[in-house]
Amino acid sequence: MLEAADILFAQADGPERVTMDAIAAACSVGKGTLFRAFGSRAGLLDALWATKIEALRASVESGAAPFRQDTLPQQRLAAFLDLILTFKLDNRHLIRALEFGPGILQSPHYRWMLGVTARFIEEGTGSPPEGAALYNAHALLAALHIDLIEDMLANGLSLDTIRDAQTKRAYMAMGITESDYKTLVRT
Amino acid sequence: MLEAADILFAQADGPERVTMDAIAAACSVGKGTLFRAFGSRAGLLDALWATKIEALRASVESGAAPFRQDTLPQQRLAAFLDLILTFKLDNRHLIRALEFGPGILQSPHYRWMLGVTARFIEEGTGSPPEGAALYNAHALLAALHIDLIEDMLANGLSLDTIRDAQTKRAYMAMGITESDYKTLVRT
DNA sequence: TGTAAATCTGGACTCATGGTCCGGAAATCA
DNA sequence: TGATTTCCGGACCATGAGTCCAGATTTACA
Repeated sequence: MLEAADILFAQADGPERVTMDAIAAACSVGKGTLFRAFGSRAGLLDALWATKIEALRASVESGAAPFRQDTLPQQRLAAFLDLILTFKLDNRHLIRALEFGPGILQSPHYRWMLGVTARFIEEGTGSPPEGAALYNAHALLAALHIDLIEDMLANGLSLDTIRDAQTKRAYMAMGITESDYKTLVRT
Repeated sequence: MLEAADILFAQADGPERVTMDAIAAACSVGKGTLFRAFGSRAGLLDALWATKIEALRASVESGAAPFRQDTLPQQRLAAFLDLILTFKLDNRHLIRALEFGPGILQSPHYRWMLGVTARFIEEGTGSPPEGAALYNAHALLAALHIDLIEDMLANGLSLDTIRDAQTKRAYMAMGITESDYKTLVRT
């Protein structure tokens, strides 16, 4: 059921174009069933998001690959943001539908991202001034709005440019200086 | 006409609640007239935005007060972001309506903010790597999403904390180090 | 296995809202 | 005053989220 919705979102040229009727039809199921299963459009989007993000979440929380405890928090944060960027681009229509609607900020998934980001920042800066880690986490994630990313891509910024700038910002948010940054990136 | 709409937005508890019918009724005018004047809901919001932002724009472009040419670009940027923050909070419902809809990024007003921000950054960093100024400008503005700001306020961050963190971020985006920042802020 | 009760299902229906359209009012002109 | 043009209001339309109920299906039990 979610699969059908997923396919529709992937194929549609805009998330508004994917109506609940269309999803119901694609599952060969009545609209009532759809609503009974997910409560609302937002509920369905959320459920879809949950299945999509599960792998990302698992990989981060496994503590493997770039998220090992002995990796610098700066590098873990950079890797995390990069992963989110890729994830959003891979699911751009779904993400756009989510980010257009109200209340994403309250969603557990966003809250999770926020928590992970803030924790990395705290870890990397010792004990930052009250609230600074949270603010910086919010700010870093805000720069990942799919609309923003696509606008930048459409206006000539390459994905690599965005990636690099984002990574640099992540380091800066953790008080790394320009010169230290350059040596770090080289590793 | 815009005035009536403005009042409605200010009073309403959410921008979705302000319908075109309501606005038309408040102006004691037919819906047709409303649509003839503004083309669409987005057009009306845009027009309203334009009148609201005019003062801000004038003050920035006048080059007076904190925007004098002999002020550090860093400080001008910080002042600019602060002004936007205040502006958004003063017109939160209108801004929310705008930021919910698609295409704000394409709006001339946003484009103007983006341009001003990017110019300050370029000025303050010499010639940053290709695209970095634009990215950083986008990123700084993204942290000003009204939803984000209100969420932070609702979650215990004080306006001052946000202000300070934002100012610091602005400086950081221009390659100012932590220690230089501390001396600068004191002035 | 037959039947009654409980549960589930599909899609017709309601409702809200942005946007269109046309009959007639007002203004302009002769 | 009468003809012509312009403009206006609000009835009307289209769309899409969410509701609801008649009937199908499953379960419960004798």
